[in-house]
Amino acid sequence: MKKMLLVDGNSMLFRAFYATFMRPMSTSTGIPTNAIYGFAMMINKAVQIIQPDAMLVAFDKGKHTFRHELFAEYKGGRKETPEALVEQFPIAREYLEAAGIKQFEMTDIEADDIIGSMIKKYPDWDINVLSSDRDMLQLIDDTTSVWLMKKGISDIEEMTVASLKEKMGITPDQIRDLKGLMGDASDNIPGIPKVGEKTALKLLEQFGTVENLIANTDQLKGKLKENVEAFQAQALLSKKLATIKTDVEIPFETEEFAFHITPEPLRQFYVRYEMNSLANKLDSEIQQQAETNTPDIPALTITEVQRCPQTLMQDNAVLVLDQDQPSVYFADVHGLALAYAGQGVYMTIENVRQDENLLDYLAGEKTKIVYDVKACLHLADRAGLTLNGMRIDSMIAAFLCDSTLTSDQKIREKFGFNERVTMDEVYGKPGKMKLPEPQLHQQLCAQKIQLIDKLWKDSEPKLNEMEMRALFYEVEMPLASVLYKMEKEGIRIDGQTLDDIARQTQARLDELTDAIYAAAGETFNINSPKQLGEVLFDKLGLPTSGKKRSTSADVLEKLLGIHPIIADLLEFRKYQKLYSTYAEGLKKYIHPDGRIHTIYNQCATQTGRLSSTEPNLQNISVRDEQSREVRKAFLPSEGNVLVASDYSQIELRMLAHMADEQGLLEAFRHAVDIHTKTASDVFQIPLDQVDAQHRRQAKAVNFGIVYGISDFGLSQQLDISRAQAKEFIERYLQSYPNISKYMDQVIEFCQEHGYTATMLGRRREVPEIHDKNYMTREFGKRAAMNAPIQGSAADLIKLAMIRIDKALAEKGLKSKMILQVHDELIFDALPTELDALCAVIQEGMEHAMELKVPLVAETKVGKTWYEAK
DNA sequence: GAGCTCACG
DNA sequence: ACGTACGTGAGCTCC
Repeated sequence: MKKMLLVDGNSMLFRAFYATFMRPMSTSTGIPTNAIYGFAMMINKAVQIIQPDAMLVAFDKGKHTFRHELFAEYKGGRKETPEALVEQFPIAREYLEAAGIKQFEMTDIEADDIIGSMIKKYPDWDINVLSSDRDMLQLIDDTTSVWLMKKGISDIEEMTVASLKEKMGITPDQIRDLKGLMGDASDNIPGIPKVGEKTALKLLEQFGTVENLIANTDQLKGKLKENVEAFQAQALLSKKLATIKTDVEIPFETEEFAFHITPEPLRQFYVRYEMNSLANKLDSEIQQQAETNTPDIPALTITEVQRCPQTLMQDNAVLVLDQDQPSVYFADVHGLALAYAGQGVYMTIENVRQDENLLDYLAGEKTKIVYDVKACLHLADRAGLTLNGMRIDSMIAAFLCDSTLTSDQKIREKFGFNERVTMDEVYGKPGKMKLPEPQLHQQLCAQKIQLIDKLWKDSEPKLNEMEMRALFYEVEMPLASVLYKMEKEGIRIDGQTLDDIARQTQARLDELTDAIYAAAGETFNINSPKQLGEVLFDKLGLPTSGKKRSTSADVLEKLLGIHPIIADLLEFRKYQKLYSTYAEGLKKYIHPDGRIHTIYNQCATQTGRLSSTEPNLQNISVRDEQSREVRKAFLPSEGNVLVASDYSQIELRMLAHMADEQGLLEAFRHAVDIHTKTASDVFQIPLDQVDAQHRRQAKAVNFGIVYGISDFGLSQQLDISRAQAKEFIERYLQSYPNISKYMDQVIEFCQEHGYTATMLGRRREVPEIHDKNYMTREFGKRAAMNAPIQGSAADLIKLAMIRIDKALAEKGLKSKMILQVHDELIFDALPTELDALCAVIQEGMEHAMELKVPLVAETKVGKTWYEAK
């Protein structure tokens, strides 16, 4: 359905004027512009949310015969329009003219009547009315919603039949009755004296309409009865006056108000009236638009051939595999495309297998340029092809140059790359596959080639300029191959153990459900935070902490002693998670080989860490004793053992090194427990007198430092006052002055350059640091403090992984590295190789970088992941 | 599809 | 006056 945006011009201008009243704005020549500014902000917001196909702004015209002014005696109540606003009316017209937005007025007709009639005229449109006048709510129906201004100048709220019912308990029709009873001072509608909104709503709930109320005044009593009876005629007339007309002849058609913003005249308007922030915002929108609308590179045509021409088998040719569904573990490869210097071919997989020269080229050392090398390797494996020379992954390159490019979607957006053909169109959706349309899969490949080409042309020079060549060629690309091997190897899973956990967990959940229903006195969906909130805070009357009706574990924990339902809820939550995410959830991912093959995403995080999906094996329970049992389902291959090795305090070591903080460096060199050391320094007590409580608090401070400290965050974490948290932080920064200096330096650098960098030169963009909003800016600072620490630790373990992979190959060990969990590596190990393997791991992890602190990796061995932790 | 909640480092 | 600890992914509810 097409969307129409109808704006009540007068009401919005009034609202804009008063909303910006405290912040007077004017041009250097003294023309007031605050209302225009607010008006433009509101319209921008509405356009952005609604994205209308057609738009019209209606204004009132004709001063003396508005229907509400038939009540001459109330006319005095109508306030004079302030002069500063009057001046801005013509400017608002100018603004709309410049923006290319249609405006309309009719002699002696009010804006709301125009809007009402528009709705009647276009029943097939999805109509959105923007107003600050609640009168308009009477226009709501199945295809019409009214967007009301909330507080501020760009906060709007959609009102529909349902939300009106929910908020006020009435139908759109009853808005007129409401006004009839309570009146509307701003519109000179008197209503019934002493009847305000509350009384009016109550009366409507009981009687439905003004007419019905008047017919049943015998059910009322006291003053209210007197007033209703005395002013019944006035109530009826008021209702009539509050009724918006829908029968005004609209003398134009939709083509005339189709919505196309005209950016250039609008920009000139903003400049003329010195509204710089709006001008800048528009500029960036225009630029963004230009980027997304960049005409696609002329379609590359690739021809299908039976044998690949030798001219294409070059260094730096672009290679695309034609897969029929997104999952690299289940997709079939139907063919491949190869392109070089503007020439491209497509070959079916059968023809590829016949072409000895091509097979040699694919398995050879000439460099290929691809998108998502890990996926290519999996696909090639499934197709029985050997690939080598996979040295350039354009996705990774683009991501290194711009850390915000964490999805295919974002890459395509940035590079203005609109898909002409999608995988779904060619092959159908997984589970509902179809035979590929002839020709279409060639287009699909051609399109991928063009994207790859564009990405690499853009990224290659940037990698040089940004000094990330080594990070790309020597870390990320080799790592991709290592990750591919880990994914392919996977980890063996004992489905029986998962079944057992599921069964036991289910039984406990049933018991807890009964107990919770009993305590609540009703059945409800415990998994619904909304319903749970109603039970806890409304029905049981438990106190809410702060303003929010949050039901999260930390809030519930504070209520533990107050009501027995809380303990059951916390336990329910725990087992619900264990059941659905881990026991049942993981089972879905066991492949026919009895193993789980996660996928590591190398381009998912802002800091340079990996992420793990389908399933996420980086968040398997460990902290809770019962939930930790899932780890018993993670097994080594038959006859093997699992080896897990994790870095000790890696982020704090990295921080001590980067900040060159002697106090911390010394502690690490002497293997002093770092949280105890911090407690001793912060609380100024000797090392041997630090108790568990001090250590716990110091540990939280250390975490805080790594996360980009804030007194609020720390106070929240430790459940102490903000003042006290602040004191802890100050003491910490005094004790470790170089940490303080380092943090300042990182923030300063980020403010100047807009990004931070890790030990290996990996960048994180932090645009928030320049945001005008205080909160956002503070977030930018914390992110800037954290990114080099978290990111450098990620750099370190990546180096370790590459080193270990290489050493395993060189030493001819058959044990495999299979998982990475940020500061931990897990191996599927032959018992006979244990000593050699542990030596390789220790050397690889502890000497991946040489820092001012020793790096320590602790290794454990077990028959399951549970035992090896 | 967004928001809440919770699992991990 | 504002309302926050950093980085992820998945399952659930509800619009």
